[in-house]
Amino acid sequence: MRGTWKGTATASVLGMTAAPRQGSRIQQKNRRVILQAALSEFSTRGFNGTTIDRIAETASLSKPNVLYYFPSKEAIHLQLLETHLDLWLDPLRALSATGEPREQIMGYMRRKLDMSRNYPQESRLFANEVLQGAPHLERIMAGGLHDLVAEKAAIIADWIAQGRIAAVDPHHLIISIWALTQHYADFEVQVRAVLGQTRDPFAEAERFLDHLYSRMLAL
Amino acid sequence: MRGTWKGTATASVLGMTAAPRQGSRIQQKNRRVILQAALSEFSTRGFNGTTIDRIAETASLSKPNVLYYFPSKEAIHLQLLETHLDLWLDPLRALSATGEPREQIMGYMRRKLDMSRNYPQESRLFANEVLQGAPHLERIMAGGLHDLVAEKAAIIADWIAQGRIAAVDPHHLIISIWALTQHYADFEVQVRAVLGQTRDPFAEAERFLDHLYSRMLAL
DNA sequence: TGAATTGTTGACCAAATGGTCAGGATCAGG
DNA sequence: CCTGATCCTGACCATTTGGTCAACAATTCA
Repeated sequence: MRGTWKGTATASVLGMTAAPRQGSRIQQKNRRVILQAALSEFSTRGFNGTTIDRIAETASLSKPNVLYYFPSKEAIHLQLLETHLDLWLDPLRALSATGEPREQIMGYMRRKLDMSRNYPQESRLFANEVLQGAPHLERIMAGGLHDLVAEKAAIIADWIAQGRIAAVDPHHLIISIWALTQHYADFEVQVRAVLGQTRDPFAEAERFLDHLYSRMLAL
Repeated sequence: MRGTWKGTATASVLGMTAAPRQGSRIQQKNRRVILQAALSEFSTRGFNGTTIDRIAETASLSKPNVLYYFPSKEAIHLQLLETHLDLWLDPLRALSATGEPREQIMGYMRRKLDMSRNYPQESRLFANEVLQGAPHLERIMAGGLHDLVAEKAAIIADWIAQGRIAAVDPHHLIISIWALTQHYADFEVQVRAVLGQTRDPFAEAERFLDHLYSRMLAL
């Protein structure tokens, strides 16, 4: 009984088809509620700042009940990282070699900005993780991420070679999109403190980044 | 005895002249060693992930001895934030209304990038803090930071009004410099994973960002 | 309906951790 | 070299926290 589905926790590692959410109605609901509560906690307090008690309270469950569905705090954390990793990388995957280069790159930027706007908790979850040396993501990052970025960087390099966009380092171009878009989610309190309460950071960011990348990529 | 210099911990809050490092030789040395060790720990493990025991070990002191020099873990953390806040804001303070606009802005960007290169631990210390809602920096940020940025943004707005640089939102321009430069320190593991082991992130970043801001600010 | 499976929890435990304290070591100045 | 102030530490304490377990409740299904 204990740890029965420990296996499924590591099922949908990357592009794998998510295991068919097995389990009873009640099981599905509680697992979902726990993950939702845990995401909220982990994203604002980090792994070490989060207690199972708080997750349980936020999820309106008892602590032992939380541990009935997940074998450990770390398992919940890992599950969250794995579940959202695809969501996190999809915008880049969608960058296609066919299609207008500037449209593709600016589209990627906009998708990433939308992610920051609509999923700030997920962004902070990863930010916390990477900030502390990515203890859990190391394997995934060293493998999949590097290759994915290399693949897309090659596409951009082609565009440059064909004289379709300005010559910039493709890797740093991608990194700059991460930095500029995720910053608005990860450091939202700072951004809001600087902009004041009446301004809309994301709406303004979109215009600003549009301008920025238009300028940078223009020939 | 206990907590004798608790007062000095909040002495150099912002632009104040640092209190004349009072204390015996041995006192100065141990305080410095403790802060150095604590910075190393806090920056990579965050506040909650850091234990006084580890700080003590890293500093080659006993735990009670650490608590002899600082009243609590939080006091060490606060002291670090306060001590480095000026260092953190100085690059922006140096942005001057007199002087060539593009030089000033690009100079600011380069100073920030140098900070990320030379003081990555300090960068991560603040990143951890801001990521989690800046529980300690709130007062300082809401006050000093907002005003400082507003002041510099006004300078940039003037330059734009005078047609000396391209029209971009000054606040977001400053935020973009934070995002792009700090990203290389805060998410260094990710950047290195993506770029591979043989490349030099900061050297490349400098050229990339030079290009980026040259392009964006050009008329 | 009743047995088997699944879901839930109060009570508990061991380890980690922030912090205290009394007393001993060390050092500076007279 | 004596004394008071400074410096240091082993032992200890209370709380927090991740995790366990036996037993009880609910649900499913034959």
